[in-house]
Amino acid sequence: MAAADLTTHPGHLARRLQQAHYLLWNTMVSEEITSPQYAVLNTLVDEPGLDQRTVGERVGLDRSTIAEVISRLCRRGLLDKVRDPEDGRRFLLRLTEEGVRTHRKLTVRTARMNQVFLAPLTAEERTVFFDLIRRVADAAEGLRNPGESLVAPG
Amino acid sequence: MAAADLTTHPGHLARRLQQAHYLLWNTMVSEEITSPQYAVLNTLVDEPGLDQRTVGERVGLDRSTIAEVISRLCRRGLLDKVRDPEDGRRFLLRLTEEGVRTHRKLTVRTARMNQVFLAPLTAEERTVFFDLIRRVADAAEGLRNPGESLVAPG
DNA sequence: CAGATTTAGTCAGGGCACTGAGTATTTCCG
DNA sequence: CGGAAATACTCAGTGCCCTGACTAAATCTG
Repeated sequence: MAAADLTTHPGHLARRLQQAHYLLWNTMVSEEITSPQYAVLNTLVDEPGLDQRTVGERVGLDRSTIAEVISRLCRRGLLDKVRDPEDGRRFLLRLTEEGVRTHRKLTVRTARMNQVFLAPLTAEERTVFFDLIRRVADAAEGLRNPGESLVAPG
Repeated sequence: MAAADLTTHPGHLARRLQQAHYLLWNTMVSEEITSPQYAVLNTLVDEPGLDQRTVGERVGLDRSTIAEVISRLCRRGLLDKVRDPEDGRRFLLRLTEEGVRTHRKLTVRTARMNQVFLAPLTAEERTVFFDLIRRVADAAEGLRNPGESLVAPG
């Protein structure tokens, strides 16, 4: 059997896209704070006091990964983690002063980086780009939680 | 500063897209062989006898990562790795019988998976989807190798 | 109220992805 | 020919990402 053409394989393209982004992030945004870490900071700026699981849900990380990311952010002093007095299973998360400052700084740099990253596309193409990726990703995620937004069966 | 809207951040979308793909791959293609591993098999079907570095270049993996992936494929008996008699630095890579069989099997399943993954898009949208991602990824990779396809400076 | 179930988080294990440092081999050039 | 530079690969270290098995706490139900 002949080899497949990977340039028409969405998985391969997605991986290449993510790697390209990773490298640009490293040079233009931060070598310390990663993109997923920034996503967590960004979520907690908007909604302080969320628990781990919910933050993971917001940024799209599973329980194990979000635990690692949060532990790194705590170690760096960007995040505080305290037991929820009303539910002993949960930890409540909140940015420190330093965490807020870091988020502010990275938000500016990230905007600059996105300009460079998306430079090959026109404004209309960018809209389409976001729309297509979002639709594919949403649909695939939907396959994992069957019946989530459906009426009860039977 | 207000939180940024991550749904317009290409890096965040790329990560979500890749994760969605990862999960679908696991359920529809293989729990043993990963997508990057398949990409390596696919490359060697077409060009047997390539060395590690070149395979890495073809599929978009750096020297360290490709070494790990290849070592796993060897361990599974899908790949043979022998010193190049003409250049003692290189290893020549070649699929085993089993490797060819595995590639054949996964090619069929991957095609099925891609259909499901891309189901939310029309045929024209898929073309645009590939084109936009490829252009962004290519441009970002180009930023790393400045002057690669340029005339010699000054 | 007690036991079953659900939920939040941890831990071990496997794989992907990068950098920086180091080894061995080849090549280039004086 | 012999030393410098380039090349192929390895290794250690960090971080992301998932699953499956586990613990502890809350909730649901008889």
